[in-house]
Amino acid sequence: MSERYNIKETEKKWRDIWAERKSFEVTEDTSKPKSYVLAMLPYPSGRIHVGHVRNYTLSDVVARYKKAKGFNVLNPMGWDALGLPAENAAMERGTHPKDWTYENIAQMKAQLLSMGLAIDWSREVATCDPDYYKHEQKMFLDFYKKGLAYRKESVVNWDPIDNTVLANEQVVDGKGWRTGAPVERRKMSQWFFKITKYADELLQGIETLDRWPDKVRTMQHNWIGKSQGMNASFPINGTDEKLDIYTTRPDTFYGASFFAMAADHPLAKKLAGDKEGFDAFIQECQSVGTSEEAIEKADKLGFDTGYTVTNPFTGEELPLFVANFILMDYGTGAIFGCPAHDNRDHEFAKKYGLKIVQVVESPEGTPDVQDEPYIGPGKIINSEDFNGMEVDEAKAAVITALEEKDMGEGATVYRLRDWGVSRQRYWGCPVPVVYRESDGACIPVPDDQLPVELPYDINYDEPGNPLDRHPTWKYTTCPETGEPAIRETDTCDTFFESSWYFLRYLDPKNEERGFSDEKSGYWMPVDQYIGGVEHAVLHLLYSRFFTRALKDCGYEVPDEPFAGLFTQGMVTHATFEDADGNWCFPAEVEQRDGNWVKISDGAPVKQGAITKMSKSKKNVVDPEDILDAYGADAARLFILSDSPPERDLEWTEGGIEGAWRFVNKLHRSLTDILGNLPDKDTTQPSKFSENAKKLRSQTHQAIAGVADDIEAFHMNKAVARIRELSNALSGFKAKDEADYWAQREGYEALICLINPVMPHLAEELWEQMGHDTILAETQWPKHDEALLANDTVTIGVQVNGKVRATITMDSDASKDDYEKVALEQDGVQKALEGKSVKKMIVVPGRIVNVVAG
RNA sequence: GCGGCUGUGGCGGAAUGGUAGACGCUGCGGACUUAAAAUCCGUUGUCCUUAGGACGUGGGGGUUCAAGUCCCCCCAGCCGCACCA
Repeated sequence: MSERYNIKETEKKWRDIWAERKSFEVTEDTSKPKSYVLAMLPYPSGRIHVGHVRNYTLSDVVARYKKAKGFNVLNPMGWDALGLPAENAAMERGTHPKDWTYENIAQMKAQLLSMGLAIDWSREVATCDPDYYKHEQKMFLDFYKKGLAYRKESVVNWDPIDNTVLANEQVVDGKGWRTGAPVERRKMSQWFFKITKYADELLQGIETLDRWPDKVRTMQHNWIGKSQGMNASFPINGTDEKLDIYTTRPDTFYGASFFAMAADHPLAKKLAGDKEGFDAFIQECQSVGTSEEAIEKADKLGFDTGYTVTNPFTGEELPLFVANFILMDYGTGAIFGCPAHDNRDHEFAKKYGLKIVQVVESPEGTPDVQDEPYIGPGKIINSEDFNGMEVDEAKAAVITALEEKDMGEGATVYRLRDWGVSRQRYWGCPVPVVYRESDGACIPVPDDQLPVELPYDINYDEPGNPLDRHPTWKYTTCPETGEPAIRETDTCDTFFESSWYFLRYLDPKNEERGFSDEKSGYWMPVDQYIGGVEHAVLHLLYSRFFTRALKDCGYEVPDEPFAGLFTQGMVTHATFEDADGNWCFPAEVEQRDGNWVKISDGAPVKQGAITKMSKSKKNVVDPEDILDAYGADAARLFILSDSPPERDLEWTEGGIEGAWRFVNKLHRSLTDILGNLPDKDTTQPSKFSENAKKLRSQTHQAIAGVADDIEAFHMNKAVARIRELSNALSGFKAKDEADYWAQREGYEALICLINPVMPHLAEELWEQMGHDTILAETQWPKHDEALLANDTVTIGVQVNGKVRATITMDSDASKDDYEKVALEQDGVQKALEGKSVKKMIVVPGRIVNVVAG
């Protein structure tokens, strides 16, 4: 009997050895191909959750595999350490954001270490460290000097609970993404990054990202939202004003029946401000709210200004409305409406009794546009000179016609807005500028005075920004004139830090610059980025903007920071609810006689929906408990088993136990027969039994197959193959020396294959096999092509497409052999009774199909 | 509403157009044990009484010697966007 595998001791032993040997610390090495494997950096909340475990297990498998394949692998880790939760904790518990953050980092790091990750910890960064944000402030100023960062007065989304400004992207259904509070609109002076300058580049760049999920590419594509149309400008009759409109359907001018502008359009108040009912109308527009349902249900509302605009083509005077469905911040904030060919315009026209004139004919007959608008392609009608043209042709012709009259021009509009980065918060990177008191000039803080460091002595006695009401911090002098000046008290959106952290990892100790061109040139781009799909738009788009902006500021970086992206699925768990409707933690319940009950008092609980783990529903498991009870290898194995990584993973107690059993079984099955196996460098026998040949074939198929699976991110299939090989090896009955040799070969391969998944167990078994090398520093086994093919193949024989027999053939059998053997089968003969063979389909190694009738 | 993804046993999931259900979980039977746990062996898509057969990849059509896989139509679920002119 072998000794039971002591998971805890053994796992710790190997982690210590890796750390001592600095197995995962890397430097630039041009003799090897490089591979930059990156997991999205965590926010230091204090405890890792199962989503982290999944994320870092995946990146670790890739990192360890790539290293074994001879790559110089960089796999770093750090902390996205600035942001609101630290301030919320400070307010709730009286701690300091900095202390709270660093304590959390220490705790989480200990948890991550116990996962046994192949991380180069010497490159660890925390974004709240002044040595980190110092370089970020330099970048901010580089952007400022290039015109890529600017200040403007703008209406912002104000979160009344967090007392801060939110980016458009942080507003979900009209509510703050974190607090869920309805967002208010306020006007403030704000800092922006000019991401729109790169709108087209960012859009085109998506095409080159062929190792990104299509889903993410589509989302970014839609987010940028390029549309091509035209701007046109027409006089408003009876005034000196002109109405600027944007349209993507200049081909439908002849079908126009009204003009309309946004409620907050400057001309709206100017032209109609004193009209009766206007104020009430504006109020109604604003009260509709921005929630999903409100928008869905909101009626199209319009207010007739009483003015008209003349249709330049028909000469018709059309009414000018203020309408609630026109957005001020898209295009020009005004449109012309063609009810026959636009859903919204149609609804509006129906409501206000405006005429509906069809100007595009559907190729499949003429639909009745009075009932429903027609949006598709077709030929232009009712449009004089443009009749008979296709839609696209007519668009171009109308643009040309209006350009000739000097009334408009072709225009491209993007949905993407500039990135507002100002936050009225303490725990963020200070914007490194001062405002001179004498003239209000905005003066950048000189490089040699960076970083502008956050003061430690702050308090949360009052709402608002502690920086703003700090007694001394913001009072300074102008670096140019020495006059009194006030510091900017806004700090940056924390997406700023995460937009370049992958560059800081490359050169984390560099005091002069954020990173050197040389290191960036060697390591970039990231070869494999792994993280949650929730960052599909924001973080990934900002990072793509950042590399382009940095490049324009003279840094050496590729346009695209992430060559490969993988987005993992969520981790879900069953929910449990007691009779009183209270949620229960999975650890509080157990199954007795098929029913779920509370462990404490046996009270029945109901198993509910399987949903994403969330604290509110208590359907969470604590990774620390799991790692403690089952060990890192079992946790990693379970995470990778069964579910494909891009799909949701259901965490089950049975599943983790199954993984744990496999870890123990592997250890046991090898240690039980270890004494029988030949020593490690025993020469290969010249002859093998049929059984040994088969085993060797399985071994080499597994070596090749697991590698393919990992490269394709089919981790669940890799695990299945590993289990198959393991089953074959433990079930193998060795009868002679050659058999044992083959069995040893198989086990050695198996150990190498499990290494990316269960590195501690792999090292332990490797050592027990007599090796004095470290598996973390050992190359992936080479498979023998000649052994991949089996000597024989077993295939099905079909009669008219239905399987009637299976036959086993030599793998070099001829088509004639196949036909002959196939027809001899009883099942085939029986199926052929009363029929004659019309045709034989023979695909050697695949199938025989007898066509009979 | 628009766009995308997914649909296979009791469950998670495998299947370059070629033996559907690999691998695992669960269940059932057995061995070991005073007993249990652990472990090991067998079995586990559905239906028909068995030898054996029939049916089976959300539903309906089609292409093909052969369809889970390709094409068309429909249904359901999930995700993203949300009046973007």
